[in-house]
Amino acid sequence: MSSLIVTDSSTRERIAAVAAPLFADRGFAGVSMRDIADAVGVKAASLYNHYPDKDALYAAALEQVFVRRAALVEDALKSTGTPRQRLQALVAALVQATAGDPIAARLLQRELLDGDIKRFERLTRDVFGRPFTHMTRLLNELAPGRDGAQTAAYLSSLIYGYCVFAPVLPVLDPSLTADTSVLAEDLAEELLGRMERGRP
Amino acid sequence: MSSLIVTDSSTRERIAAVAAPLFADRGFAGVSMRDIADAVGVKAASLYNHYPDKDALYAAALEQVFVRRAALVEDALKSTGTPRQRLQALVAALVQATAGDPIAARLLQRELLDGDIKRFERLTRDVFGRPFTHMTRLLNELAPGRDGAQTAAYLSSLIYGYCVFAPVLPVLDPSLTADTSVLAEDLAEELLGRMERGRP
DNA sequence: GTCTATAGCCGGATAGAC
DNA sequence: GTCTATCCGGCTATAGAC
Repeated sequence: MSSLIVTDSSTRERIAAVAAPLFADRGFAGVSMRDIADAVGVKAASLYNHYPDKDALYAAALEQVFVRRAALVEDALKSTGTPRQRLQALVAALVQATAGDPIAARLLQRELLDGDIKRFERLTRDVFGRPFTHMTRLLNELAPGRDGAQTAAYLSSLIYGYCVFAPVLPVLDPSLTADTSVLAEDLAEELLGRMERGRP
Repeated sequence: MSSLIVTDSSTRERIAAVAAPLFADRGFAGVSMRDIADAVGVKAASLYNHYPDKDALYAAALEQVFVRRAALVEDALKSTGTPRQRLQALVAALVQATAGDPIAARLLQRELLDGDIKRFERLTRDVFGRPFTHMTRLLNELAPGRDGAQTAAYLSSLIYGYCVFAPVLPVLDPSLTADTSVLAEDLAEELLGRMERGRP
């Protein structure tokens, strides 16, 4: 897997990078400016030389994480091959971007709960819109008789929900694991196989 | 739908009932004891006559909401008919308990993010364990060649994920609605129909 | 651009009258 | 069991020296 690491030369970027996992873990209200400053290695007052207030710092951390996530998924949109192969690549990328980046996943969960509508709509359009419409198009190619957008909604919901639930599955049934690697394979085999048989 | 309303005669229960939607909306850290007291119509200090501290009040609110939710789903476990009909009833009840009770859904989301492991494992076993094993058993009856527990995990994840995503779907594609009523029907038609055809 | 110091506010929790 | 009054700590944000 290719990981595009932006050199965080400037202090401003480093602050956001350090703050992101803290916000992901404990939420906006659960992280103080002192906490962030301690993690960065400066005093709290210094943060205000880079961000006007805590909200702006949080927004920057969010932006940084989701731009990174979007770049990961964007690679999968360029994949070639049959529609089925391209859909598989997209699903695998989405699983990886969700299960393999817990910081992004937790920040998304928190935004779904607490984000104001304006910021969230922007996030939805800029970060999740492209892969979603791409998936819709591929599904429409694979199964023209089916509502691609609705199926994409189910598929995305399943990926998201499963990644959120995965850690607690072993508690529900000892035969289940928190592993999400089965997800992409199962989805490819079951759902996509079903698509190709072309039943409406 | 039958709604079992417990007469909240005692002040203690009323406090938890009033606090639950506040915690659901703004989270534990986002709600102060003064906020709750205002909503109840007493002074903050009075709350401490009923609960030793804020954590205990939160736990009581959580308990009340999830016991109510569990009772709703428990009814569906008593349904009779073919395995397919019983699974349909269970799925419909889970959708209703998630989409139709946003307070419980949001509190669950928050527990998945912030709940300490001990409390969450208890919640999982006491509230979600029974419907889950019930679903697993029904799926094993319907499709013996398939891993019932794993399928139940996918099914539960899809229901949860879709209910969480539903409000933002219209932003992703204008043809989609925030309505979750299609979910139970689609699941019944697609997934269960597929089960019965008995492909492993 | 970082520091120390501090203002100003709001939070959980307690004491004690009624 | 509810009230008023209050303690004490942590929070965001600012002022001003270096």
